[in-house]
Amino acid sequence: MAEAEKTQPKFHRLEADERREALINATIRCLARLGPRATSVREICAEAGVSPGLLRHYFEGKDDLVAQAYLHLTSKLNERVESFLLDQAQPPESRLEQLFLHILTEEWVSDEILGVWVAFWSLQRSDERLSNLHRVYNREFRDLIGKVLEELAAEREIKTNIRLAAISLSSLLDGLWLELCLDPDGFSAQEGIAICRSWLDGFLGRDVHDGMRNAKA
Amino acid sequence: MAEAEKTQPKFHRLEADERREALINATIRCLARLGPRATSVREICAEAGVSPGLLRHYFEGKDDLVAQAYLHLTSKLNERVESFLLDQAQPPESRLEQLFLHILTEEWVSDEILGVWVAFWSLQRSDERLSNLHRVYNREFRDLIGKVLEELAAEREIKTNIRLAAISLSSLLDGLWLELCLDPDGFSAQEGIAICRSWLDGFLGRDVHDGMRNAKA
DNA sequence: GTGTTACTTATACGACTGTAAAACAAAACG
DNA sequence: CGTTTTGTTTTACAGTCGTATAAGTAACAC
Repeated sequence: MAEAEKTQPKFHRLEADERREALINATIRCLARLGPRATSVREICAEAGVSPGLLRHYFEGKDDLVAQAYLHLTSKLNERVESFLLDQAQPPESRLEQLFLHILTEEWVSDEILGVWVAFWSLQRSDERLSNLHRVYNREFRDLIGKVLEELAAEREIKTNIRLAAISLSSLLDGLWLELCLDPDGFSAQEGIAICRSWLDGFLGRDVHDGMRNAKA
Repeated sequence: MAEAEKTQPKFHRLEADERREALINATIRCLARLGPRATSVREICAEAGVSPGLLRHYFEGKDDLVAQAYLHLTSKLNERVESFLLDQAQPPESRLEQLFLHILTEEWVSDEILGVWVAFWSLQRSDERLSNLHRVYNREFRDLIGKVLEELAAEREIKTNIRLAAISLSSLLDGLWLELCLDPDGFSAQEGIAICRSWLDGFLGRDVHDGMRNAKA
């Protein structure tokens, strides 16, 4: 019990925004490491290095925290997607190429993202506000894709149903992303990207099979 | 306390298979109605009309029961899909049409299926056997699609990568199904089917946009 | 140095969790 | 009818859950 040791503070305070973000990141890590079931209030707070009671000072409860984690990640995704999808400096086709790479590459195909998504889907049914949250994010994403497709269709004088085309591409991306997360050995990210390119070939009136034939695993 | 009432038995016995299936169906209903979190052992057994202890006489535990429910549904799906996807009496194209209808229609787009799927995905990370289960089912489904596409490619002399094409179509179906479950007002089942038809148009070398333009909501 | 603020911890509570094991009762067999 | 078998219930337990509340203490103002 030397007095020198007593000078170390038992905890240090953080600003509200910092603490909130720390708890959100801890939640994401816990969901990735333990899954939705074992991610308890105590586990999250231990991961964040704080005591269990603190969670309720910054969030309505555990479910709210999970929802905020989902919101945090979707916002980040949509921001980044928007930043290079609406970048007029590049041709639309290579902007979409960047999108494919971003969604089907390790950064986004991860236990962290899948964990939060599955946990959110579990909660979505119970709470109508969460359904709205998902709807808003999802349509935002779809509309971003729609805008690029519209540019593309306009400059090449393609007559189509932009809304359905956007739904098609976003669903294809979602499906590829999910299958890649659930079974990483089913196909490679490169093959997923080749599939997306092929979709784009069809949209632009090119042969759908040209790019598929010599896609590397 | 009339003696006549005492003649009613307090419970009736079932054969092992029947009781197992009753518990599986109860699990599916609970997951649909309450979500994965609130679906407890007691809730499942109450739904099945039996006492809580009975679950452990037929299953290793709650998680095992959920996995069996997933297995039950995936087997049913793949059986039905196989029955009309490999039906040589019909042309390949209309067999695929049936597939689109089956996957994107109310029977398969339901809280019951989504509930079991999300619950299973939550468990998948923890248990490697469950990952294998998912892989087997998923590749079975993909291979079935691949066989039809192969027939189609052969008879029309289309040179392509069948494996990637099958991954593409199955991912598109998965994505459309999931988005339809999570946000039923985002687009209609008819629009989803139109999107799948358009994919098939591309595969067959036809114009991708023809069918999209006048798809009804 | 003292007082105030509010962020953080510590502790506790009631409810619910999944599971184990013993008691029971219905059906099958003798 | 008596006995055995076994599907089913009942009860109990140890553990964990999310949350509420009070005590504590670091940081800031003065």
